Parts: sequence; C-alpha cells; structure tokens
Amino acid sequence: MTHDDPIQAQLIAARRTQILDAATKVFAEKGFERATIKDVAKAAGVADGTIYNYFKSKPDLLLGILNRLNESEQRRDDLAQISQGSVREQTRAYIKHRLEVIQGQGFEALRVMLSEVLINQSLGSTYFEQVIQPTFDIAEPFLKQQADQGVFRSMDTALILRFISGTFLGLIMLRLMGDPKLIEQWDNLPDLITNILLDGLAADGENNDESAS
Amino acid sequence: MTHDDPIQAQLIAARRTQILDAATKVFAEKGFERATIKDVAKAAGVADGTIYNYFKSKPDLLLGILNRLNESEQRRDDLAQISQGSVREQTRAYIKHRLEVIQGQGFEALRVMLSEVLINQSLGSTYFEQVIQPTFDIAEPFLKQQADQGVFRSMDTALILRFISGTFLGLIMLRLMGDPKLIEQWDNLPDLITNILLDGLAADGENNDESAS
Amino acid sequence: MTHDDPIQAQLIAARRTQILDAATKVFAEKGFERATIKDVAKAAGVADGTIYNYFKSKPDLLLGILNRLNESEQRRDDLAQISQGSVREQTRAYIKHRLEVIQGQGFEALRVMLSEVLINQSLGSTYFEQVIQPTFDIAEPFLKQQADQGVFRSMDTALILRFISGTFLGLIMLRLMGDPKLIEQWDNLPDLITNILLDGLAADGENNDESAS
Amino acid sequence: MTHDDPIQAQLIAARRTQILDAATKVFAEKGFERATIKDVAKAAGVADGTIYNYFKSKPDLLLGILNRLNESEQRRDDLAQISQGSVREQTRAYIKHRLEVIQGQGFEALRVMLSEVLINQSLGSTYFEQVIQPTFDIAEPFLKQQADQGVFRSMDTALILRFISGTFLGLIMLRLMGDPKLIEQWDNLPDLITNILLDGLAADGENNDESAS
DNA sequence: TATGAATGAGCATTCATTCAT
DNA sequence: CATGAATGAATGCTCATTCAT
Repeated sequence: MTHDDPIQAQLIAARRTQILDAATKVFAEKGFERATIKDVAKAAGVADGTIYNYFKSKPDLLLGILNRLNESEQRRDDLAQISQGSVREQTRAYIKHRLEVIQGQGFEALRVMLSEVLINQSLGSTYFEQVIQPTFDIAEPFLKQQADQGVFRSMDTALILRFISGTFLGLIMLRLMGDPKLIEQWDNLPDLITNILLDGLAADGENNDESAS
Repeated sequence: MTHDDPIQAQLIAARRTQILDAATKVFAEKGFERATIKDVAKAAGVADGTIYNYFKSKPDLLLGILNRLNESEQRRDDLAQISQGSVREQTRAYIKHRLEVIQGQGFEALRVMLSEVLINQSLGSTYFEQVIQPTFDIAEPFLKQQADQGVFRSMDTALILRFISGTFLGLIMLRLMGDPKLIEQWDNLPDLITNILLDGLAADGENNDESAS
Repeated sequence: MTHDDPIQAQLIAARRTQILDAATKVFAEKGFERATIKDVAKAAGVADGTIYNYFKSKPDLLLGILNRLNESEQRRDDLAQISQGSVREQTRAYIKHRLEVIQGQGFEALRVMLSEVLINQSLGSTYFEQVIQPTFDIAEPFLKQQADQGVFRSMDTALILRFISGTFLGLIMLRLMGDPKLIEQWDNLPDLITNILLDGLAADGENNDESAS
Repeated sequence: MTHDDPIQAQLIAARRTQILDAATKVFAEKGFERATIKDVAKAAGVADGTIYNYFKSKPDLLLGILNRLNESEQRRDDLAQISQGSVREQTRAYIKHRLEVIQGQGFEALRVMLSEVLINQSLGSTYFEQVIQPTFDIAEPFLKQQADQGVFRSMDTALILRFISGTFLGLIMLRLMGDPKLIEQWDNLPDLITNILLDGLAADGENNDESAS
C-alpha cells in the first residue's frame, strides 16, 4: 500500500511539523489542558480531524513536542566535546552552549514541558530521563576529572550537577515567569554563571576562611 | 448574615483550611485542570456544593493556595533579620532558613503553583510579585552592602539575585521531578550552596587566572 | 453519606425507570447505535448529563433494559408450575402464559434486544444464558416426563426445545417486522401452536405412517 | 461512459462482489453501525474511496447485501416445484431445501440482515416483501391444496405459514446466538421439523381428542 | 479508476456550577 | 450551612464522504 514514496514522506513530515508548531504555540499560551484540539487545528490551519491523522490523541501531541526537544538535545553532543583552552574557557563554552541549545529549541516548548512535567507522572519521568539525565551524564566525567586533578575542590559531584542543572532550570523558570530584568540581561548570563560557578561571590581567597569573624 | 461570632469564625476558618488542604493535595496529584471539584470534595470529606460556600469558583481555590504561601512567606521576615556572625555564617543561615521555609509550606503547594504559574498569566504575575519579588527585596540590600564593603566581588546585583533565586527554584523543580539523589541529599544542600556561592568550584585563587592554559 | 433513605431510594428507582423507559422506546425506534443520548434524554425529559448519574455509559442502558427483561422473566416461574388438567391443557396453558409474559414486557424491549443480540457478542451470550436458557430449563423436565410416560413420542428433547423456543422467537420476529396478519391474529396463536405442536398438520394418524409411498 | 465492454463489466462485477463479501463479513462481526467503511475497505483490500465508486453510500452496501439474498432466493423457485412422492416426502423435501438455501447464502448475510431488519423501517419492509413474503406465496397454494384434499387439517392457512416461517427464522436466530446444541444437530433439523409439523408431539391419534381428561 | 488525506458534522462523556431540600 | 441531583455547555475523538492527484 504505502509505497515508500519519499515525496509523500516529506509532505507527511511537513504536516506533522506544522501541527506540532501550532500545538507548541497553543499549549504554551493556554496550557495543555485548557487548550483545545480546535485551537490547535485553527492555529495549524487544518481541520480538527486532520490532527488525528498524524497524532493518536491529544496527549500524543505532548509526546511529539517532547521528542522534538530530545532530538535537538541530542544534536548538541558533538559540540560538547570542545575541550580546548583553560578550564575556565571550557566551562564558559559549555555554559554558553547549553544556554544556546535551550534558546534554540525555543522557550515555548520549554514552557509547555515544564508546566506539565510536575503533574504528569509519565511525562515527568520521560522528561527527566531523556532530557535532564543526559546532561548529567555528559557533565559528570568532566567534573570528576577536574576534581581528581585538583582543579576543582572535592565535593559531592552528583550534587554539584544538580546545583548547576537546577540553576539553568530555575533561571529559565524565572524568565518564563516574565522577569524583565532576566529577559533583558539574558546574554550576560554565561559570564555571570561561569564566574560564580568557578570563583563564587567572595571577593578573594582570604575571605574564604571562617576565622574572619 | 455573618454575625461576628468568633466561634463561628473559627469554624469557618477551619473548614476553609480543610478544603484548601484537600485542594492542595488533589491538585498536586492530578494538576489543577485534571482535578475535579468532586475530587477535592471527596478528599475534604464534604459535598461538592459545600466548597462553593467557601470559594467562589475553582480558580479561586488556586488563589487560596497561593495566599497561604504568601502568608507563610511573610512570617519569615523577622527571622531574615538575623545578621549575626561572619558573612559566611549569615549566608548559610539565610540559605538554610529559605530552604526550611520552603520545606515548611510543603512541596505539594509548590508543585501546584509551579505547574500553573507558567501557563496562567494572572497567577504567574501574582506569584512573581508576591512570592519571588519579596525575596529579592530582602536579599538585595544585603548583597549590595557586602559588595560595597568589598566583601563580595562587584557584579550586577540584580542578576546575582536571579542566579540565587533560580538555583533554589531549579533545585525544587528537580526534586519535584523525583530525582532520588536530590531527595536523599536534600539536607546537605545548605552547605553545598553556601560553599559554591561564596567560593565557587575552583580549588583556590591561583587557578582562577586564565594564564593557565 | 448516603443514608439509606427509603424515600430517596424510591426517587432514584423512579428516575432509573423513567430513563430506561425512554431508552427502550428510543432504541426500539432508531436502534441502539443510531439513537443518541440526547434522544434518550429528551424522551425522558431530563438533561443529557442526568443519564450519567444513573447509568455508567450508553451500553449500560442496554444492560439495564436486559435486566428488566430478566426480572419479568423470573417472576413467571411460579406460574409455570400450573400442572393441572390434561397434557393438552397444560401445554396450552404454558404456551399462553409464555406469550403473555412476552407481551407483558413489551415488544419494544424485545425489539431492542433482538436487534443487538446477533452482533454484540457479550450481550448475545448474556441474553441466551439469562433469558433463553432458563426457558429450556423449565420446559425440559416436563417434556422428558411426557416422553417417559409415553404421552409424547420419543425424540431428541433438547432439539424439540429449540423447535418450540425457535417458533416463539420467530413469530415475534415476524410480528416485529410488521406482518399485519400476525398482529391481527396474535391472540389466536396459543391455540394454533398448541394444536400443531401436539397433533401436527396431518389430518389423522393414518396418514402418519411412511408406508404410503 | 460505461462502454458496454463485457470484460470491463465483469471486472466491475467482480469488484462489487469482492466489496460486498467484505462488507458482509465485517457487518456480521461488528454490526452495520459499528463497522466502518475503513474496516470494509481493509477487508476488501481496496482504498476507502474505491468503495464509493461502486456504492453510493454505506446504507447502499446493506441494500447490496439484501439484493444478493434476494437473487439466491429467487434461484430456488424451480427447485421448489419438485412435487414428487407422498405429502410427507414433499414436505421433507421442501424443508430440507429451504434450509439448504439458507445455509447456501451463508449465515453471515443473514446475521447482518436480521440484526438490522428490526430497527430499520425501510430495510425491514423490503426484507419482508422480498424475502419472507415470497416464501409465503410459494408455500400457500401447496398448503391450501392439502387442506382442500383433506390431507391437512383445516386451519388458518396464513397463520400456519407464519408458524412454519417463524420456526425457520427462530431456529436461525438461536443458531446465530451460538447455541452449541443447535449448531451440532443442525443436519437433523429437516427430519425433526417434518415430523413435528406433520404429526405433532403427541404419541398417537387417540391422545389427540380433548375428551381424554 | 484507484487512492487516501482532508474535512467537519456529530456524538458520548465530563464537570463546574446551581439550587431545592 | 450542608447536601448532592440536575444541568448543559464544552471537548476529544470518530467516521462517512469528497476530491485532487
């Protein structure tokens, strides 16, 4: 029946993309539950029924959005290998790249996922395993290596990962909440994060001991 | 109608609390939209109609939950004044206290708010203004003071606040997503956050210059 | 919660009856699938949603109709015991009574069940087991007894039961198909059935032997 | 358009047959309403749209099935003329033939028609007029003749026809409901029906008068 | 002719809200 | 105040039918 017509395949892929784009936009505006299939169809410029030719159900649209996030996430891997320059340079490069990846996939998709992830068990697990966990797996060896070489102070590596990941996540949340300061200064974040992460807030090493009461 | 009967008033307050507790639990489990008034009523042990004697509508329950968060947030103010000991001690005390406040108001209420805040314009604004912004207002003078005294390095104070606040927020998100490591190590966070925040990850001051290529 | 209020219970039963009556009528007119819940609600004089306070789903209405058939079927048992008079009288009494039972529960419910029973596996099984089979179980001992006593000719009892039951069923089908002759002469059926069943069509015993080839 | 190309005509007839076979099968399994055009198309191995090149609409498929029943019904006529041998032999031959005709056209088509016939006014009328009524018209003269000649007892001929026709119909219903006994003993039916129909259940002529109390 | 993607009317079901008791 | 049956608008999804290719 379905001859593997490459032109057909492209049309289908294009239609899927068109629908997922619309769904992302609409879900981001109204939230997954409040958005209706009619809303999505209208935004995509198709009939209600057409959506069901490409997605099994409304929740399936959500998975479609998540999968696109995963894909753009995966494409980042090679870049993460750039281990050139000083530790500081590498760190800054990593942070910058992570923020760019996030920005690249669009804040709308993130808004959709983050708003659902806390109250949708299965989606939450999938998101953690497929999006968050992989970032841990990539950053952890780097952190361990620096700690072993005495470049980084010895602390619980896994927890540090949570700290870093949490910082990214939290900054995105604040931005999505509409904090104007953060929107305005978003491009200054890589430097700020790098500095605090490596050196902390304290003015210099001497201040760091507790004897200075 | 409402005679200022103090006993009546207490009964009413108790019933409100009972309903809000139920709503918080149910909304946290299913999400605001997926949870039904019937669910809440059942969890509260009252009839559906009774809820409407205490709350105007379903969204009004959400506002009720947010207001309780605000209240517990406000009660923290006095404690925040503890400016005793070294900067490090003050910082650690602040962080610890913030985490305790968060833990005290229960993760369930947070789950409810955070899941709605991104897709509910008015709730999002209210949450930012009434819960997030106040923490900025309290921490900012402290940060400024330390920077002026040369204790903290000079950086964009407002952005640093976002960094700190975002870190809290993100760590909570990760915990709510069910990260087992974070649940297990939650009590070690105050120390970790304090250390990274003040000193960074770098082993010592010498590493901090970029000459070490 | 639900106090076993007998008045409440009666109201509920009355509402259920009202809805089942409407469903029977509407399903009989349009068929189960073509009839809509809105149709049933309108016929019952209630809102769509009300139906779901009394029945879990649309198929559940069908089961409700079947159960009422069962109940009226069961109430017939005691009467079936009338074993007075000659075999002929008993037979005629049985047939008459069976037809009256059928007529009593209304042809509408039968129309609904018979139209669904052939294409709805589970309903079909239930109907056969709960409505048809019991009539076999009641008539079989009587048939056996007559055969043993030499009153009836010896033939496969089980198959004779099918013959009799089939005849009832088929006559009902023809009537439901609107055969005017059958509607008009319905009351003459008990005698006709009794006569054919006991004596056959042949004019007298002599014709009955096969030697006259 | 349709050039009277005999090869084309045959291809078209073949395709129609293929689709009707599929429709019969699918409708028998799921019922007319629950079956979808997609189901039929899949079973026929064609595309959805193709069906509409051969049938105007979904109900039209039903009429197509009915018409095939009619045709096979009509082809029976000549055979029914076999009026050889004794009345008993003629009767048995008729009954046997009727059952064979029914069996020949397949129980599936019957299941489809019988399930729809009760709730579809126009289909019901058509079925009665084109399938049932003709069997009356053929058997009636025979019955009348026997009654006139004193071979059959004098009873309402039209009603007897209903009895016989109903018995067939009812036995088919029971079989379609899945009665295992009936499926197993189906081939013994002609003899059983002939015997009961001619001689009744009573052991001999003496029992037949009502004086025997 | 054959195909199957697109369409959109139609339906079962849910659920916030009301209100008579 | 408390109750919970009744309401009916709203929504996800299905499917007969059309039509461009």
